[in-house]
Amino acid sequence: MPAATLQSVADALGISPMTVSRCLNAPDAVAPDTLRRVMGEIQRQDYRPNSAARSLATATVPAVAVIVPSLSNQVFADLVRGISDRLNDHAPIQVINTQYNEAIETQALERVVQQNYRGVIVVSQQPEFDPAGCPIACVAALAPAGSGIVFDYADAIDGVFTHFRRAGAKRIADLSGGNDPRVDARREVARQLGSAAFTQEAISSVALGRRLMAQVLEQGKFDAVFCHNDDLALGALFECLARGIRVPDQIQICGFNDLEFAQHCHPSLTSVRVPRYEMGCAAASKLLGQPHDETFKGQLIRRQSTGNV
Amino acid sequence: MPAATLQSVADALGISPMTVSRCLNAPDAVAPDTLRRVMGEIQRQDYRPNSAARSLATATVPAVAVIVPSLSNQVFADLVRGISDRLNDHAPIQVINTQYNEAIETQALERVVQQNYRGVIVVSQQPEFDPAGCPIACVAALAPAGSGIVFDYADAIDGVFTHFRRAGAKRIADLSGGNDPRVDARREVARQLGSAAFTQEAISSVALGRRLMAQVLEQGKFDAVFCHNDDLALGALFECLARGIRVPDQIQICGFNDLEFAQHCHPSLTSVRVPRYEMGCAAASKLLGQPHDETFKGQLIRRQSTGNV
DNA sequence: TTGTTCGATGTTTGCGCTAACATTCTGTGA
DNA sequence: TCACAGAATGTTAGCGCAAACATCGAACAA
Repeated sequence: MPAATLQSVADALGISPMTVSRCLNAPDAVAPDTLRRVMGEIQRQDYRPNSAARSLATATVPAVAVIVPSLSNQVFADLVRGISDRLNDHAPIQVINTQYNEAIETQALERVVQQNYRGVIVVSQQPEFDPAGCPIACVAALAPAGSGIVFDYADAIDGVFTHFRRAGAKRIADLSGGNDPRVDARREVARQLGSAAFTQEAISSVALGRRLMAQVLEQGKFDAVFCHNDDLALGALFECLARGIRVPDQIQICGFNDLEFAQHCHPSLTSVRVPRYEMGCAAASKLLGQPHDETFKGQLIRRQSTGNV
Repeated sequence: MPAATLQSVADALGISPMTVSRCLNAPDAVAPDTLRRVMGEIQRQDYRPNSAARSLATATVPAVAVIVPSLSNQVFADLVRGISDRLNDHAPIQVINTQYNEAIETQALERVVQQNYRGVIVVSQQPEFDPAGCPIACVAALAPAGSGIVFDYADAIDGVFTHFRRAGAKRIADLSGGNDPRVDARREVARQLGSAAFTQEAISSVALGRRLMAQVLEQGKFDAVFCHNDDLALGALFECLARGIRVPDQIQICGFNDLEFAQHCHPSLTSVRVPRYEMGCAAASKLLGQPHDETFKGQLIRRQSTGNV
């Protein structure tokens, strides 16, 4: 048995396919009685709209595209969750993973805009163009305020360093991984605040955190370490544990993102909470018609690893 | 300027759209000279096939659907990565996240099959039906061998318990979270091997690991703890650190999945390595025409938390 | 009553592409 | 020379749906 179509539903009721189509897309324009009968027949035949045909006819894709650099990163997973929750029944979501590849990102963005998706959310810097007709929301750290859903990274780092210094730290190391331009910009912010950079081109991981922390400890002259994310911080913490270095007495550690494990480490890990979920919601809201940009701040969560309980 | 179409490309060269279509779908059937000219014009107009129209005409979706319960879980992220790498240029992937909801899973599966996707990979138990015409690959733990890409969970747990006992453990606790039927089956396996279950309906997390471990320690009579995943194990480990309980001297801990951080904990965490990436590759291979099912074994990685270095 | 309005439904057409078949044009063997 | 194979290309039709316009009839005001 071939799949049900508008035509087959219409035939069964002796009406025109257009009326059936209207029942789905503009139920208010159909007589209540007709609507009831059509809906019943739709159920009976288990009719499901053919999305390819609909897209072709309307030159539109009824989904919101979400372009992210990675999915195995909790940060992006949370963003997507926020978007998904906020969009809920308004639109299905299509997630596109660029694997941190700018070419893929550009291409995906062009494709999505050209195909008239209902909207796009790009987790990245503001792209060059403002595509007419396709609402776009960007989520970024370190972008000028007012250019999308922005996280105020500079303010967050500043808070961390102030906190370090207030607790007596003089020499601060800055641990990071990766070599994409976004990360470079962040490193630069930390450098200007007077930290010494320890970095490798490898992707951030617990292992990298251990390696970099080992370097820091061997130089022996630092009393605080800022890690660009919590994986690095966890590695740094374990490196200290393994060497018998007391945290925070001998050295303070602060992570970034406040992932789930941070509060359960021992000593618990100071970190910066980023409202990822909320930023996802905000991006989705922007598409849903409240086109206000927004700047989010981080919240420093003080825990044992920086001596504050 | 409207987007380029087969027609616009054909017009520019004074040929028929069908020839242009053939250049893309069956280049061998086109004269080399024509092919060159067409490809040139396609570039010039920046023509991109309209996938909705193609899907409508062929009653087919040229992608492989991947249905997973969650994306924020490293386990599934790795599976998807394996699938993605193996499929590479053969087919684009569409990831569908069911959020552990069986109804969503069933519905997604039906939709995908009905729309003639090039293939489906379901990370779940074997579904009831074997959809004619749509190649399907299942990835599951604890399914009968020969029913897809299967992980031999029972064998893996057995290895853990044998290892515990050989190291002198007598009383073993079994920590788990969640209440979905898959997890129940796993708990049952552990129970039959003589462990005492500690569980809560919450999702597995570091926090839950700490709570459950606290219960274990308060009972005071266990000398080994098996955790159904590494997040729980990390929580358990930190709970011991916080209470000054020595691992593995006073109690052994073993995790599951061998996530990145396991080897970098202090003490390092014994865990079971699951060939997630390889299982993803295998599932993709199955769709690519080598329809052999496969059973994968776990590998016990012995580390400090169970006293073996 | 008549003309007008408006709500409900029908008809036509085309979105961009490809399957299936038709046509044209070469070169080949007898 | 002619018939024929087969390669290259063209033509026709239709996938399922919705935009735009057309039609019909009922309700209403004058």
